[in-house]
Amino acid sequence: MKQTKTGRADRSLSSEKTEAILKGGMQEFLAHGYAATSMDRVAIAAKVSKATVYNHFQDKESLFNALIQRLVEHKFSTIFDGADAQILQMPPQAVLTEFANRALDVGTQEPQFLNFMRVILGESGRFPELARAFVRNIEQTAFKSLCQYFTHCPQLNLADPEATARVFVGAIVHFLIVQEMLHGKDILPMERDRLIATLVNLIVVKPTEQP
Amino acid sequence: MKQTKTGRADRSLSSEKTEAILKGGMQEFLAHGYAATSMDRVAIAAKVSKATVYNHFQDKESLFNALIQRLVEHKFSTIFDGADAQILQMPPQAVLTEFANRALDVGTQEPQFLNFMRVILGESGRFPELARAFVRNIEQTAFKSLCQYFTHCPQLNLADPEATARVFVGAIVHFLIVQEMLHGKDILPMERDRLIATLVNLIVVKPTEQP
DNA sequence: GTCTATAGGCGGATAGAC
DNA sequence: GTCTATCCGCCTATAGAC
Repeated sequence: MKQTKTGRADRSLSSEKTEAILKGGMQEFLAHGYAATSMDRVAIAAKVSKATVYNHFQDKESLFNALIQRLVEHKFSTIFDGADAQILQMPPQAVLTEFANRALDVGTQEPQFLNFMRVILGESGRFPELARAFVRNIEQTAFKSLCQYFTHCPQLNLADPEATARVFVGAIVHFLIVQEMLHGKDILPMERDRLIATLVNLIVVKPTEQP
Repeated sequence: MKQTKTGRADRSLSSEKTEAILKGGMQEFLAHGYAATSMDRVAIAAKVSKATVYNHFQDKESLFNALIQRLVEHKFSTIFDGADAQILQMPPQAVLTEFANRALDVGTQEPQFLNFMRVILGESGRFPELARAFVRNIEQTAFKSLCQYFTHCPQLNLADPEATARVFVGAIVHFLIVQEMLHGKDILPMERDRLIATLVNLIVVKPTEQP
């Protein structure tokens, strides 16, 4: 395998250009989706010629796959990650509230994440493997992290921690989708704190009957 | 306004052709999304010439808007609707279970609904008004219906019925998105009944402390 | 109102100079 | 490896016959 200027052996072509193309591709694909993005505009955004793009990636589909794969595995992989060890020492109510708040801060922390999710959802028919990669790296991360907490936290005696984790993540992600992605804020107004408080209460308040 | 063969005065051109074009457009747009759909293929699917398509709709965007608007307002508007009056007499546990099951039956009842939702989500950046129409006609329908039940059902003494309804709908819709739209069944297996039972239990089992 | 035929442009992808 | 220039097909949209 060829060696490049930057000394990295894991790519056979100039890493700088590859990075520029991926960055330009991210800008264009996340803004317009797969079909509405042209390789001309990717090249312009990357400040290289179109031929250079095709020197680094076999075709449009390859570039898209490589780009989304990288976003799924690196840039956004920890976006729904659990809280720090420090926070985990607090009472469950606080831990879960913090977890939910972190997840919903995504809009401000990673401004491109909403577009990223839009593309994943929109292209999940044409690119099922990218959708699965999203589930494995992002949905599953959030889910497993919560699930572990639900299982090991002594105060919470949940009958089904796994299913409860799904409910939790579902409520949060769906809230994000309706309010932000689908522009539903003005139609179905709901303060974030109110949703989180209700969701957390449903889980931490002990039921009277335990079969 | 001109009168057509079918006697309907609400359209100035042949209703039969209009219907055919909308049907063909639905097939193509729901399968491939906005950008990847060509007017040629819409014309072929509708079994008319491309010029006829342009006689009935100003351009591609107009056709797409008209089509989605109709799907949102008619074909899919009641898809997350509440249960019958008969079911509402049953105990809350049964009512909520039935509601959740109906929503998740969508996949089999309206096979195109998943594609429809994919397109709405995928195009919510380029067509924000269609996304809002989806929220108003579909998300809000499910939400209001549940909300009314939560508010008026005497057994359930929920602190915040509105927020609870959001949690409920969110858990169901997100389950649908991950398992079906994102092909997550094999990665994060979870039986539908298990999720529903857990979700319903979180809501109907009375908390010990009521502030 | 509906068709066939076509204009005009932009798309993905490549040839060949350097 | 990167560029400029170009191929060629498919795209949206329209002209004009009937």
